[in-house]
Parts: sequence; structure tokens; C-alpha cells
Amino acid sequence: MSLPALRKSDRTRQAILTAARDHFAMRGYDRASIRAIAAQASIDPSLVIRYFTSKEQLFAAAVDVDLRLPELSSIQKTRRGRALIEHFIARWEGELSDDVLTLLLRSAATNEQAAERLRDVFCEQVVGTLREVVPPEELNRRAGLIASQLLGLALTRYLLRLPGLAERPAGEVIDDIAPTIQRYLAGDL
Amino acid sequence: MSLPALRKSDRTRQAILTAARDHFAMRGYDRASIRAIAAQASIDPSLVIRYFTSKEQLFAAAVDVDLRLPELSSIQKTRRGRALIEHFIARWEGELSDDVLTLLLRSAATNEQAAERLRDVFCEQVVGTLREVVPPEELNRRAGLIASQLLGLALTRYLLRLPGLAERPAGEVIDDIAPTIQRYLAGDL
DNA sequence: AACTAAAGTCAACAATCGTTGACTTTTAGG
DNA sequence: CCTAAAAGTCAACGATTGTTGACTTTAGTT
Repeated sequence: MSLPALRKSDRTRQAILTAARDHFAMRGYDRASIRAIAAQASIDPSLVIRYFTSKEQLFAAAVDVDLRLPELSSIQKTRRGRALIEHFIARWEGELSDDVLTLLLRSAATNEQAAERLRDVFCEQVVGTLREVVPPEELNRRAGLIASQLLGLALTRYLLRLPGLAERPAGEVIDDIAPTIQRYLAGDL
Repeated sequence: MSLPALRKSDRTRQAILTAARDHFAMRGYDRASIRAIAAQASIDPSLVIRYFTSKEQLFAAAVDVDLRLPELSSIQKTRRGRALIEHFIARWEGELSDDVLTLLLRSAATNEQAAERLRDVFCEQVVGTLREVVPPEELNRRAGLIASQLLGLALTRYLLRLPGLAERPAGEVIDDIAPTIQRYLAGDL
């Protein structure tokens, strides 16, 4: 066999990435140490460097995120706002959830590299999703407003765990915020 | 004179605090070093510890923040949402601005102590401001929603500098978001 | 079985960090 | 002027960090 030779290294490569996402999400970029990541992946710290060259590049590899926003054009006009926030919340706490989002948001506050990455995700995926249903001249404006509410929700509910938000069932929060998103998306401004 | 003896130490104490806020706001808790703070205050690093015992306590002292939210009861009912966001934005970029807010928000994402502090500020000041104009049983719900939008705006506009928000004049952003705050404050939910 | 490249280990490096204790300088009061 | 406390300096500690190079083990091919 010639392929399985690669397989072994790919498995530990994946183990490193998983452990890295875990630590970066929990502790942030600075407090997450390569030694702790290596320990969770049950390997030597130096191997982490051999696989990813540096901590910075490991982070870059760990932070590759897809928001999986729905295609808006196939949804009824008046339901699109609700669809957006439903998907967004499912991405954080539903079956679509993983900790890459926590990792990215948490790190973006202190790490310029992560902030840059988050801006890219925003531009490509949020603006990209709106492009098909929003006139070009309003695109940036509406996308920015939507991002401010969605990321604000993620920040207060999942990172800060503000009592007024973290304790409430997801369904209630969706009901409250959906009209806001709908207005930012297609309402009068 | 018996007082001036205290004066000298109070001045360097203040210099340390100013430098600390500067560094904490720019680089976050972990990347801000006591050595760099001391250098900016033109003193020895050990003095910082002598004044504040530890980095943690220095941070706690630096992060004492007052949102200065307006008294809502003296404002016309339909204008209260706009008044809230106007004050909030003035606090970040107007003449009321200082970098304690940046420092607190940036650090709260990775530092549990800062997150705790931000929760306290939220509970005491935001909930406190709404208490006089919102029925008790809706208090937490409406306060949480408002916090999600205000902090989301601060995050995207001032920390992440998302193109759709950071580039626009403050007045436009206020116009767009005021109705949202007004609805969260007093509208049907 | 022998050989070779990949995969993994081990120990150490240089740098940075918060913190400490001994020491010196400044300042205020009798 | 003398003295004692306050204010400030200096050098070093122990710990942790990312990263490196030499070494050993594993596994696939001839």
C-alpha cells in the first residue's frame, strides 16, 4: 500500500487540529499552549510544530470555518430573517454546532489575525448570502447591521453568558430577534 | 503639609492606571505586560506590583467603568431607544469616550474575570437604567436584547471594524439601529 | 532480512513573564 | 540638621513559553 503511509500522519494531524480547536476555543489564542494541545493529542509538542510550522499557522488551520448560511432566494421573502437567525443559532447550539465559532469569536477580540479572518468570513459568507436578495447599493449596510445583531447575540449569549440571554430557551430568543433581522434584511431603513 | 505626602504616590498610581488601561485596551490582558505598562509610566515594574499587589488586581482596578446611561424617565417614551444608542455611541467615539470600554469588551472575551465584571456592569447599569421604565417581569428579557444589539455594535464597529459598520458615519448607524432598541425597550415582543 | 524514509521522542535553547527581596534615594516632620 | 518613613531602583528567582536539533522507533519497499 502506498496511501496508508500518509493516513497515519493525517490521523495525528487531525488529532492535533481537534485538540487545538478545543484549547483555542476554551482559553483563547494566548492562553492555549502548544504543550497542552500536544498533551491532549497524546503526542510530543515538537510534533505540533513539525506538522504546522508555528503556533500562528496552527491557529490559521484551526480556524477555517463555514457558517453554512441558507440560500435565501429559495425562502419566502417575509421568512428570511427568521431563517437566518434560526440557522445561526443552530450553528451555535444545535446539531450543526462545533466550537470553531467560539474559537474564532473569542480570539478575534484580542488577536488581529483572528479578527482579519472573521472579517473575511463576514465579507465572503454573510455578504455573499445577502447578495442574491439585496440590491448592491444596500448590501454592505444591511450586511453590517445583521452582523452586529447576530455577533452581538453570540457574544452575550455564548461567551459572556449574560443572565438576560443565556438562560432563555433558544426558541424565545429567535422569536424576539427575528423581526430585527427581517427589518435589517428587507425592511425600511 | 500632611496631605501632599499622599499626593506624590497618588500621581504615580494614576500614571500606572492610565498606562495599564492603554495597554490592556490595545493588547488584551495576556499580551499586556507589567514591564511595558511600567515603562510607559516611566517607573520600575516592581513598583506596579507594590501599588496593586498583582496583575489581576491591577486589571480589576483599571476596569472600573461607568456607562453613564441617561435617565430614561425624563425622556419622551418614543425617543428613549434613540437616546440609549446615542449615549452608547457617544461613550465610544464622542467626547464621552475613553478606552476603558474597549479594554473591558476586548478582555471579556478571553478573561473570565473581565467577563464577570462585564456581567456586573450589565446587571447594575443596563438593567438598572431600564428598571424605572420597564415592568419587572419583562426586565431581564428586554435588557438582554438591548445588550445583545449594543454590545454587538461595539464589537463589530470598534473591535472587529467590519467594513459594513466601521466605515459609516455615526449618525447613519444611529438612525438604523434606534428603531431596534426602541422595540426591545417598549415595543411588542 | 536489510534498508530507508516517515513518525515520534527527548532534552535543551532563548526569551518573556509575574513577582520578590535587598538596597538606595527622596521627602516630610520634629 | 536628623531621622524615619515613603518612593523608587536593581538584580534576580522560578515558571512557562515557542521552537529547534539530535536521536530513536516504526513501518513499508526491495
